[in-house]
Amino acid sequence: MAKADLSREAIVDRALAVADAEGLDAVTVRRLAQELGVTPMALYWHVKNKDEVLDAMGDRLFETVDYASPDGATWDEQLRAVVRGLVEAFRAHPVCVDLAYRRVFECEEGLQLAEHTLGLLRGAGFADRQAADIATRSLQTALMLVTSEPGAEPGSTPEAAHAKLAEKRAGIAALPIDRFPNIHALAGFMLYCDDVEAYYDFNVDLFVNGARTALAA
Amino acid sequence: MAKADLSREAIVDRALAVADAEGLDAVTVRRLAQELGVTPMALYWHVKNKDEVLDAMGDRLFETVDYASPDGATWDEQLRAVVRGLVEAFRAHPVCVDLAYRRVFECEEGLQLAEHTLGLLRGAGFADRQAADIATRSLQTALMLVTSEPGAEPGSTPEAAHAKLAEKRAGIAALPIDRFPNIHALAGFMLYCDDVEAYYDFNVDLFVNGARTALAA
DNA sequence: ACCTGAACACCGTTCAAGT
DNA sequence: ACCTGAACACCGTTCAAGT
Repeated sequence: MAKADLSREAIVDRALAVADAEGLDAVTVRRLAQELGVTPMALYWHVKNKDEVLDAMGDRLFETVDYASPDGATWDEQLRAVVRGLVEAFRAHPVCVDLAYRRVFECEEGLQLAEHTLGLLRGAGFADRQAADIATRSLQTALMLVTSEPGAEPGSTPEAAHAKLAEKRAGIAALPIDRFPNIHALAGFMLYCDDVEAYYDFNVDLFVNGARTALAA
Repeated sequence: MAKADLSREAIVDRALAVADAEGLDAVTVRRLAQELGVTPMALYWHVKNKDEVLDAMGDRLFETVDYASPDGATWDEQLRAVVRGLVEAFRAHPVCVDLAYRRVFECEEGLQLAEHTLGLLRGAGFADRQAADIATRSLQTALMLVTSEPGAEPGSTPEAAHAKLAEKRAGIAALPIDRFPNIHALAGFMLYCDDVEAYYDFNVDLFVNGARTALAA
C-alpha cells in the first residue's frame, strides 16, 4: 500500500504492526511485501530471510525496556524494576514476547539487561546457580504475565477477541457445577481483569517475594 | 512406513514422536501421512484438521499428570505436588508444553487439575482473585521451567543440540569481558545444569515460597 | 544499488471418486 | 467405512534478469 522507501527498519515496523493487529501467523513475507507495495522478493535485498525479520522484531522489544531504579534502591526494588520494565515493554507487543525471549543473549539491549540483573542478584548475595535461575525467571515471569493477562486476546481484532472470550465463558458455564465448583466460582477472574495494574502488582510481588525468601534461606 | 491401522490415536502418537525428535515444525500433515504409510488425505477421515491433532497432543500431556499428595498434606505441599506433577509430565514432551497450556480448560484432565488447584488455594485462605492468579502461575511455572531447562535443546537431535550449545557458548565467550563480567561468570549455569533435580527443586520452591508470603500478607 | 518474473519445493485442505 | 488422485490457494526462497 504505502510506498515509503523500503528498508530493514520499515519491514520490521510493518511486521510488528501486522503482528499486533492479526497475530504472528499473519506475518508472512508475501503479506509484508503487499503492505509495503512491493514484490515479495524485494524484501530479500534488505533482509536475509524471514527469521531475520522475526529476530529483529524480538530485539525491538528489548530496545524499549526501561529498568532503571532510583539511586540507593535495594536489590529487591531493583529486581521489581526489571520485571516491571519488561512487562511494560512486552505489553506494547504481546504476541511478540516469545520472539524477544530467545533474543536476550543475541542483542545489545538484552545483554545489558541480563548483565544488570545478574549483577544485582550477585550483589544481593545469591549463589551463582541461584542468580542465574532467578535472572532467567524474571524474564520469563514478565513474559507469562503479559501473554496471559486475563481478558486479553492478543493478536485478535476487538470483535474477534470479544467472541473468543464469550466462547470461553460459555464453555465454562456448560461445565457440571457439582464437579467443578471452584472453576465456576473463579471463572470471572480468569477471563476478565477489572484492575490490570493490581494484577501486575500482585504477580510481580509474588515473584519478588519468592526471591526474597530464597535469599533468607 | 509402518502400516499399523490408522486411527486418531495412532496419528497423535506419531505426531508426539515426531515433535519430540525434530520439533513442532516437523509435524506436518504430509509428514505424518508418510510415516504412517498413507496419503495425506487419509488423515482427514480420522481427524478434522491439523489443529485438532495439535490440540490432542496437548491433551495427552495433561492425561499423564500425577499431582496426588499424601493425606493430610498442607496446602503448600499440595501446591508443590501440582507443579512437580506438571513438570514431570511436561518433561516427557518439552516441545509440546505450549500446546498443553492452552488446553487446560478444554480437556477433562486439565479441568480436574484446575479444579483441584483452585480448591486447595481457596481452602488455604487466598482471596478469589489471588487463587485464580496463583493457579494460572503454577501451570506457567512448570511450563517455563521445562522449556528453559539449562542445557536442554528440545526438538533437536543430540548432535544438533550439542552444536547449538557450543554456538551459544562461543557467542558469550566473544563478548567483551569488561562490559559483561557477570554474564561471563554465570554463562556456565545458564547453558548447563549439573543437577537437574536441584534445578527443579530450587525453582519450584521459589514459586511456592512466593505464594506462602502472599498468603501471610 | 535495488527491484522483478518465473520457478521450485513445500504447506493445509477440499472434493469427487474409488474400494 | 475408509482411502486416494487431482487440484487449489497458500507458504519461503533462489536466481537470472531487468533498471
